[in-house]
Amino acid sequence: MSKFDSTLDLCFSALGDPTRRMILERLARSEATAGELAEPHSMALPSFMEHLKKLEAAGLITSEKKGRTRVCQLAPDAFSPAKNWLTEQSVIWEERLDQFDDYITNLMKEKNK
Amino acid sequence: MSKFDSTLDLCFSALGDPTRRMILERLARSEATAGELAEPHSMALPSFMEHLKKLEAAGLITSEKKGRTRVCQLAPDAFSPAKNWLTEQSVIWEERLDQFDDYITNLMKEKNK
DNA sequence: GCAATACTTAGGGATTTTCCTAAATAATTT
DNA sequence: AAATTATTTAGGAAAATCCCTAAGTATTGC
Repeated sequence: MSKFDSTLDLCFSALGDPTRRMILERLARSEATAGELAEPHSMALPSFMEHLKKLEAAGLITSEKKGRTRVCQLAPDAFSPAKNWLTEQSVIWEERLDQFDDYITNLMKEKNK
Repeated sequence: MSKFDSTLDLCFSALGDPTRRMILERLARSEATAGELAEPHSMALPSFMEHLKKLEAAGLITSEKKGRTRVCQLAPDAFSPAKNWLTEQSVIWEERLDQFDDYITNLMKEKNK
């Protein structure tokens, strides 16, 4: 992805990978070091660390170096941007109340024929 | 992505692109043809149609050929899988009640030092 | 100090993604 | 029937993604 991605781009893209969702599911339970997080994934460490980087770039996790370990946590309100966007769209969709807008739209289309 | 992606993989990945989110935002308001949807995007039609394909593969929209047009709609419950996953994680996170789990985890780690 | 541990950096390869142009097809409209 | 409209198919280039190995660097335990 390009250098000019919005939070939502980064956030949703990060969530689109199963390895990264597993990491988040793990971190929802408690903080953990990079090594602990990597364990269940049969993947070379450098590859795995890239996933952590993407999660952090998306604002989904934070991490801090403690001694030789890197401790990761779920970011506070990590999921808010994504949830808010989804909720907004759902609300707009539901406000259409039985496709009333479509009814009007179609009516007007018929008129212009 | 591979041929064996889960709904969540496809769904979140589809949402990770601004063009595709714009399409969904448009469709939350009313159904539209491929051409109508493409208009605001300065992009060759074949490129644009690929975005529609991804949204449909992710179960976010449905489409139907009507005459020479392809009419697209938001899929019913399009956002449920994504919203559900996000909500589940938020719940688990919030259940930790002021980092109580972390407190225990850290206590045990200290013990094992 | 020396070895072990926990990453981190560097570089590279296969696949996927995101865009393009050109040409084909299918359904109106004239 | 011929032209126009609305895609659709085919093929391809550039960049991003996701994985790897090999070789650092920094911290900790002996």
